[in-house]
Amino acid sequence: MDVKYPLRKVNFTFEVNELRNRIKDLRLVYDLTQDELAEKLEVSRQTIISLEKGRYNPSLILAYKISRVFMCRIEDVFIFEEGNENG
Amino acid sequence: MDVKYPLRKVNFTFEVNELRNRIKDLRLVYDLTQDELAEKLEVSRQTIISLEKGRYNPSLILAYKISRVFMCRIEDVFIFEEGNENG
DNA sequence: TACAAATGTAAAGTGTGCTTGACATTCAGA
DNA sequence: TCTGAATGTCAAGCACACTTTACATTTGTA
Repeated sequence: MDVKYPLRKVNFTFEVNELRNRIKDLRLVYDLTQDELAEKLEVSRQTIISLEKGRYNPSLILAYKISRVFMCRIEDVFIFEEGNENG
Repeated sequence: MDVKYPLRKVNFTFEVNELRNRIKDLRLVYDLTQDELAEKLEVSRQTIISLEKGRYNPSLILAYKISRVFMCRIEDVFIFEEGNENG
């Protein structure tokens, strides 16, 4: 990336209050079982269950791999419920 | 999401061999110090240093917050070097 | 009914993302 | 020079993403 001029500073901070996802829906669209999806992603079936239940904030690489299996972007799979300090 | 018909199964698995990012460049474009960026993201300065040096695979929420500070998408900040089993 | 496949829960263990604190190095400006 | 801001290293510790195993529940179907 070629940096010419600094832009003015952004004066926001961002909070992500909740992370939801469409993994279960997408998995059904693609006709995959939890086991099959786990195998494609090279994670355990427990990980799929926990993700589908929204139990945790996955690593970026795992999120990316999920989005690739479903042939879309990360933001199409994961929904970030957001608030910021200024509103 | 309204699931009507399952699509045919994808028969790929995905490997992410390397994760690079443009955080340092973007930080300079926005004229932020590591300290300032850390404060916006509510992480430590060490975390920024380690991220810029590519030392780890951040959580999805942190990756998302970074992309929002820089007003772009996750895939604009992070570069996934990819290979898959089928070639 | 009975069986198998798919989904789910529980619980203990491991690896790593991220923190904290202390200190070193670089570099621009007075 | 000297000083302070910015960047960097190192190391110990904690929280949680992810694994593994074992077993329970649901659901479709012969």
